[in-house]
Amino acid sequence: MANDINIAAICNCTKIRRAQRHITRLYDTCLAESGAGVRATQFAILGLLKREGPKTMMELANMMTMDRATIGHNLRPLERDGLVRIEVSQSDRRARIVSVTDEGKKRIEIGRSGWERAQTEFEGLLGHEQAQSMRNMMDEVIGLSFSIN
Amino acid sequence: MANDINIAAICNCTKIRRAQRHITRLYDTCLAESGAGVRATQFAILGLLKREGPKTMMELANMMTMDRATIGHNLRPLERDGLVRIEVSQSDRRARIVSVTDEGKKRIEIGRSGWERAQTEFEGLLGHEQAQSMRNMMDEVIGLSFSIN
DNA sequence: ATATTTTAGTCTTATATGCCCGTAAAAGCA
DNA sequence: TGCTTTTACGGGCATATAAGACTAAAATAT
Repeated sequence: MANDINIAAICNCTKIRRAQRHITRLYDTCLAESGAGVRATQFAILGLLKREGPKTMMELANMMTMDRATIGHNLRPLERDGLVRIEVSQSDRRARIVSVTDEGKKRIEIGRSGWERAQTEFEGLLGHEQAQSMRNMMDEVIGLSFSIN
Repeated sequence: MANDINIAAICNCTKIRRAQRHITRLYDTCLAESGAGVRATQFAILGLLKREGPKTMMELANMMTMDRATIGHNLRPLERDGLVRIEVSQSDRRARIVSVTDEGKKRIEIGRSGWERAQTEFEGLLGHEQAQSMRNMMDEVIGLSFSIN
């Protein structure tokens, strides 16, 4: 059966997914405690829009390494709660321009303390250099151009 | 505003989530091409059950670094398709014993080629040593005991 | 200028993830 | 023994993720 190899132990996908779940629970918990009312991904999207300015959905999807449909779904609760604004682009009526609202910016500030607590907790346990090393490695992974797709 | 720091660039959670999405797309695509009819997480659960034998949901949740409710949700499609069996434990009627069926084992074999293609593609681009290093780092992350929760 | 192709986003469907609450059973305690 | 607490799951809810089909609009080709 050649089933001696322990796939779970060497599968890069399984490993990173497990680690991602663990980290996300930490950040989501801290963000929830801060009272920002946003999850990790939402916090990331809002922060990106605040820093980089309005972006189309495609641009957001690329910047977040996310499917365009996923961005659309993720934006819906944010739009419903008034944290982002979505408008038809004037220069290309197919595109939608997404921008963070004042309320969205407020939420970022509220959530920042929670994010910092999670970030501090994580790096305190793993070590700053190890964390930096991990982020660099993640950047490399994100940059890989797979032959499929 | 102290908004000069680029949260997206230093947030460990955002980075690992982005990388996870990228990797998962590769593995899911290859698994789909193999015709196994299972996704990355399902493949991991089936493989774990095949290798380690029947497990309770709690055990599965711990081994997968997953919420126990999540395991329950993830098992539903597998049970529906006859890839796993879920029975009440005789020694503890609260617990459910999950085991992989013959059909489930068959799916693993079918999917193995897809998994290997993804694994080869990933490690070919990132490098075997880098991949090993990444998995070790993920193991460290998984092992962290956060003070919250 | 018209026809074709490509691109941006939506809608549907399905899995993935985890919280909270409730139920039932086991474990611990008085 | 009987009461309380803990534990294992299920149900409901909400967000997260992406493939596939579809629509509309822009870009390109003829």
